[in-house]
Amino acid sequence: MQDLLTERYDPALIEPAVQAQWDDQRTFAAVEDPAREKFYCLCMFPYPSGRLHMGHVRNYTIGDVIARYQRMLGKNVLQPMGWDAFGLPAENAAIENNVPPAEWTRSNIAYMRGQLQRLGFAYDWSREFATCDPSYYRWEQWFFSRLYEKGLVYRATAVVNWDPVDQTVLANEQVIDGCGWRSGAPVERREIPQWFLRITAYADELLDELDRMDDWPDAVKTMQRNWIGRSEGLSIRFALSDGSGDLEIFTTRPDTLYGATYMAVAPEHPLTLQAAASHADIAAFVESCRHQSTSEAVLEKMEKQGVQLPFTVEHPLTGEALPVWTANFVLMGYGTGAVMSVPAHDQRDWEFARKYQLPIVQVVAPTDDKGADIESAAFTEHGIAINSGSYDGLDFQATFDAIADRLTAEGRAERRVQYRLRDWLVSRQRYWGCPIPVVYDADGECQPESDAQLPVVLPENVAWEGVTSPLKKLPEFATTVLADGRPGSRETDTFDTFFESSWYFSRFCCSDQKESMVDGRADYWMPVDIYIGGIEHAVLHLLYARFFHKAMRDAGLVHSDEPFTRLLTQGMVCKETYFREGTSGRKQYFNPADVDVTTDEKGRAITARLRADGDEVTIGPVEKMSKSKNNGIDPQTLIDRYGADTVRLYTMFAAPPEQSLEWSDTAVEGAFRFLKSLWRLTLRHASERPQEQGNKPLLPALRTLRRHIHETIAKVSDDVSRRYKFNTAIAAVMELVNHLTRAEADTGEAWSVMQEGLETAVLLLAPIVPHITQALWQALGHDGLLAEQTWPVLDSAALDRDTLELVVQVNGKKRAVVNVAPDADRETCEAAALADSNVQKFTTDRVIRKVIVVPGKLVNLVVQD
RNA sequence: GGCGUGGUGGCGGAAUUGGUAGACGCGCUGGACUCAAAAUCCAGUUUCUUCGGAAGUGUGGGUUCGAUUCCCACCCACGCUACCA
Repeated sequence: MQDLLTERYDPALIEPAVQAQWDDQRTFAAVEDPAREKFYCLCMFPYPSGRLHMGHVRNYTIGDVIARYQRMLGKNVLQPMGWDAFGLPAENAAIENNVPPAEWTRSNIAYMRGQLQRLGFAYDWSREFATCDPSYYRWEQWFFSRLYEKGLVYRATAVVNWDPVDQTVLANEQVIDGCGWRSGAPVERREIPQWFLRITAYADELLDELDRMDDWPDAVKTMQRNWIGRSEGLSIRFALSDGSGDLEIFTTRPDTLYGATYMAVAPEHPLTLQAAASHADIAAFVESCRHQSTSEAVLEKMEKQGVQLPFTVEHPLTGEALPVWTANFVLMGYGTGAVMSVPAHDQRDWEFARKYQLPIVQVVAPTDDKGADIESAAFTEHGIAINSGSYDGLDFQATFDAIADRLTAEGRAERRVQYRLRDWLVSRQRYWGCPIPVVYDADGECQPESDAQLPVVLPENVAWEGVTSPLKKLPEFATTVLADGRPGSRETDTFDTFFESSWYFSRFCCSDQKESMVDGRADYWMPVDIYIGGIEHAVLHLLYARFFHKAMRDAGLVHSDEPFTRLLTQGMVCKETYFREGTSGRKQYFNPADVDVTTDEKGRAITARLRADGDEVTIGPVEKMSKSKNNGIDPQTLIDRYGADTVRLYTMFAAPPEQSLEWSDTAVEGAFRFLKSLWRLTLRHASERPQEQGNKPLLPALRTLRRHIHETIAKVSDDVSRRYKFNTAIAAVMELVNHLTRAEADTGEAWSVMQEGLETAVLLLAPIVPHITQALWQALGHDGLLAEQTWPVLDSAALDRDTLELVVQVNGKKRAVVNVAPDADRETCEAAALADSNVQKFTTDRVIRKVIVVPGKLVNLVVQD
């Protein structure tokens, strides 16, 4: 290392040398120690797609900065890394390149692991695993059986996208404009039996706990609340007029019951289907709805349509006969697939009633005197009951309760809580996933595979023909012998990959455990203290993981209610786009690396030309880096050119973690420049070590420099620990380095303050740029690892000032800055302000009506014009 | 439509509890060094200006001695979600 401390900053030599020191000393291996406070820092593990992208770099750098900072505070830190290794892209690669998914995945992991190591992240690699390892997924198979025993697993039919040409089930993202992505054939909807997890059993807890999760972003909590979508209402049975049964509906507005003028049921509702059997027009409508629902784009502007059904129901309060319609806006999947329509107070019902000339009866009046214009739109707010018999004059809650109580007493209704949340469909008709551990006997009766038979191993050396899952064609997998000796067959569906990512954080605590899913080490490390990842996982992954953790808790496996104490959601990494528009209007995008941009004298982009042909390309908006926009910057190229520290520094400096980050190549250059100048400054200083360090009292200039040093410690500590604002932390260190650069180091005392300043800068930057700071730490005369050092301690005495700058305003406008003693009283401040010549220009010959003194900050003189 | 986030120089961003708007960095302009280039260093850089100042944080109001910050109304952008009864 010592021979690397030359005039030239060469990250390509320094970084591997420092990483070798960490590896030799197993610096980041985490060991459970009940005597020490733990800190579990986790980033969402990556899908091994091939190469790291800039989003990964940003995510993992944020996590690494936090983990390394917590280490320096003395905490026992666990920061693991692994691979979310099952998933569709591996199958696609297999089809395209004829490589088995396992092989493709494992070689990607090997490459990406190398990239992560090159970036110098402080991971405990001894805990690494991939979710496609049987030693990992066997335990989720085992846990599936526990959930099955508890009744939290069930089998039911569900609709899938079926490609009639390829004879396979398609994932939603494989359906493009209603057609199969490979075959181009129109996708059909098929109902097949699939496995579900009863997440709805935990709906209330998942919802209620959000109120106590103070360290989660409000945005994410709101999204989860909306997703769970709890609503309280009344389930009411309307009697069919012919006495053949009831039509059950769910409403959150029983207070509008008197305004119900018709009923609307879904096209798939049994009563609709029953009527369709004997009425051609209804059957035709049902058929047209079936086709409409496939394309979501059409749904957006779809007009409300319906057909009247050949029967009526009885209004439970008035006894009036109400017509029943089937309508395309009523969803079979929510509530009972039927609604009571109150056109005066529901916009959809209003539009439908208008179109088909159904009566609109107002039964709620607004509480203010604005009135409600039922002619132009529905009045959907709560108000006072009118036209509602004996309930007139009651407010929303009173009407709700009175009607609910009456109908409940009459046996026509029950209060009910309805969720938008559906049970979690975990079956995937895919090969590259964890086999669902279920076996069937000859009659199709199913049971979970016995624990002794686990894991049900996914065969990895499979011949891939066409596009369908090879599992179904593998007799050695698909056939088996049941526990009682009878012949049986295996489930060939695999788990949704969210299944694996729902508990990997617990497994990291004890990934070498062969006898159980988790052990007592999970009690030491869990819950995760901070979880960092993209906002795109706000609902699905983070909700499934919360549910799974609670299910594991109830099985006695873990002992916390929530898996993630704090959540930090990072913003997207964005970049300008460049494109040309073809004659068909289709855009062809060019990578920023292949485009030259010219600017005017203000630095505004004027034109962009493709380097290959020199012709102009259009400068498009700044968008999230993506394959489709071809605006990705390859991190590896930057690491090769500038080193890991520069890439880490720039990603932390360009924007705060939660905001989107606009990538700028020239600003990366600036980050590199800063590291180079810190390097030069430190080495020059180290070479000037004086014989005598000096112990005279510090001159004012040096006291000021020391104050800057300790102000920086205060600022950076707050930014990193409380605010998670690494951009301003870095800016503060840059400012300190600017001060140090300008300082004269001509005495022993000056050298010592400089030494303190540089040591401080190195320590404060250590979590962000760990390689260069390690080298500089040695240049400053220290042995050993910077990673084992403690965070700098603030010397609050160093913050004391001789004088304070006080801003003087006249009528709120800044007119002067005057110096006063830090403990100056009001009168002194006021006098100093009035004595300033520039202030006097605005105060002479005018009456000072009021003086506001904010101690230590400013004086505002309010004068009469 | 609903929910959420945001709107500040040429650009990324800063201003943490209502108290100096534009920290830090990029870019740009000028200069030094150099045969030259790169690298490096120095100075300047919100706009307008009669060089006194004036205006200025999406728009329009309000509260306040004082508002990027709080309140009301609106506009725009992005994200998620979507006929949820």
